[in-house]
Amino acid sequence: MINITLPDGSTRKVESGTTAYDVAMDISEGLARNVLAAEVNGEVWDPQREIRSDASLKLLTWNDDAGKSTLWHSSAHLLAEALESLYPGVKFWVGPPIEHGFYYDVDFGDQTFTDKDFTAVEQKMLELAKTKNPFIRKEISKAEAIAYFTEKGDEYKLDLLEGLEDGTITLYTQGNFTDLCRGPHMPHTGFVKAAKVMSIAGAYWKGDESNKQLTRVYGITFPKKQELTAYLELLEQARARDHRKLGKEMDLFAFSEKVGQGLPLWLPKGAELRSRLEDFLKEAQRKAGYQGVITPHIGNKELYITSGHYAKYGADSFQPIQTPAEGEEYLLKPMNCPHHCEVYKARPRSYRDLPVRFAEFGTVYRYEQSGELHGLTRVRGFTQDDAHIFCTADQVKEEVSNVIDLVLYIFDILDFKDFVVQVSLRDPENPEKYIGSDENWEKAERAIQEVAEEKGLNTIVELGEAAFYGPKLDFMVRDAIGRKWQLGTVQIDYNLPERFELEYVGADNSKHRPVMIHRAPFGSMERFVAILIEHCAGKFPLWLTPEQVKILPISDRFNEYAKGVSKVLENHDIRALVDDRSEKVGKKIRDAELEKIPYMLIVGESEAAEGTVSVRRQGEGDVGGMSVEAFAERIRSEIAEMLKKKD
RNA sequence: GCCGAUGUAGCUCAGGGGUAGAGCGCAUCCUUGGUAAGGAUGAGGUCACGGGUUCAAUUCCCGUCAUUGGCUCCA
Repeated sequence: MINITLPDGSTRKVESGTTAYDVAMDISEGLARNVLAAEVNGEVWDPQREIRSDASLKLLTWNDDAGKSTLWHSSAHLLAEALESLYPGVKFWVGPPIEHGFYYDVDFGDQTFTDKDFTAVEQKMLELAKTKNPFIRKEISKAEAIAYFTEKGDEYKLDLLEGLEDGTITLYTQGNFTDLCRGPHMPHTGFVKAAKVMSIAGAYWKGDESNKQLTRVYGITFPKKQELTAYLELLEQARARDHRKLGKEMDLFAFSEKVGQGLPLWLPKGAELRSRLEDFLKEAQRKAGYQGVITPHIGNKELYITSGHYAKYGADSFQPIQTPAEGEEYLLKPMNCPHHCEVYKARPRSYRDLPVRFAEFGTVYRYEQSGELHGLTRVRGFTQDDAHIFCTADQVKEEVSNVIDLVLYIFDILDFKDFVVQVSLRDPENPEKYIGSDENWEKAERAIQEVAEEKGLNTIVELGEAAFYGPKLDFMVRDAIGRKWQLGTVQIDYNLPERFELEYVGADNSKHRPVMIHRAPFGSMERFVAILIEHCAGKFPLWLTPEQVKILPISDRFNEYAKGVSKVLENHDIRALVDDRSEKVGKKIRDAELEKIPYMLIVGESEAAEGTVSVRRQGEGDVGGMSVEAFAERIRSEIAEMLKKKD
């Protein structure tokens, strides 16, 4: 007999060889029907696998993340089975569960697979699901596995086998499909009640650009039909928030083929919004002791040879601009740091001057791969809310800490709650990708991790994500459809100060090297605005939105009064427009609502007589009448409240 | 950059080997109205661009450009 401990702390004595499914059956048949997997001593197992020693046991269903993953992992096998039956001879690489669903990397050989074939695959999957074929686990020796896949002619699985140790190899079979897999899997295919092939994409074998591309088939499945419907609706709603769609609808920005790929044009409303954000940050930075600087958009090629950027990125950048002078070359600036190093060098610095913080909304140009361009989130010309802090080694931690506070302050004001702080360190396997001494790298990596810890940030550590000159601390935020983007960033750099031979005179009257901190709380104006649009679905906070108020006269007779109201509001720095079209007020309201304008003021006979306005809040409806002055005060205090927060 | 998809009016989209259509928007006129769509009339398109096939191409084929889902990349 063995002891099974359940999550509630209760213990059951059962025969050795009992399965998680048996335990579930013992509790209730209904539960057993829903068990997809089981956590046995912290490891996720097939519910059918026999337990042979004392164990803690947690039964996993669709409501557990691990349960979902199990269903999706098993669904990947189901997809493979469907594909193999519809496209005999296809070969499979790997098919893991992902955040929403799963994929399988497939080599279709000479056969073609397009989005028109999705439905047939979905039907086949459901047909196979209905058979309720069990997933059968089999432990086999490496030699047997090699023999099996050699006979099948599946070089991809053979490649996988090379990396596996004898004694740890398992096969899973459901119906006619057998896969090399460590599992776990759900009991049988019947758990899948709804299946959807979402998309296909090319994916390099083993993620290496020099390898051939396989076809990655993305899918998702659910244990209930209506969950698929709900999921698709959710996706639809997410797409409605897409900044590319809203940016066009709301006249915020545009692109032009003639201007060029990835070069955004800010339209008047977008420019208004952006400059308000810039003013907001400028004010916060002024309080935090930053000084503004302005540097040119180009720099001599030598500048980037000194910085090391030319060697690292020169070939993949916008190519140098020639001048009439023989051999003279300039680069569009791809970053502001080298210019700021030269700002630092413009005069000798004393330790008494440090830290110095040079801030600039610096527009930079990077020749991003064409396939990478994406709305405003990844572009070729963008403006960083950049600053470089030059300080002594002793000041690094405090400066980094202050930068983090600044980022958190901005996120707080804009109500960004769902973010992850990524600590980006070197890839220990590829030291040649980085410049600078190990000693400096270690110092910088330690400092960044210590500050993150002291701040109690919710961090994840990523190896290999560091900049080539130093480690980073990145604030990652998701867009409407769940893709992660880096916004704010703080980077510690011991290398550029070396390369530019930056110095300050210490208290000891000898020369020392400062440390440089790169930082951008928004990251770039383009990406930040994109995420902001998706975050608020286009309903910008009152203080930011390009048009705060729309005045809607009941009829043409009140247009003059409406204009008067608009003048008064203008004097209070409130952005108001009059809708003087010959439309009914219902129509004007509808249009203003759809334009997401926070306040509508309806004015007619009684308002004109009393000098009042009827106030309507976007999304909420009528809030009653008040004097124009009282309304202006309401706006003023609402904005003050928003900007107060942690100030 | 790579694999796939897409490109028709300002926007969202339908159509299809015989040179185009809807809704919204826009313009003009009528209507002057009280909290989410009043009515009429009208203007708008080298069907992304270049080449090929054909008596005839917006439609079929090829190429380019752009957008897009991924992969790779991201100072």
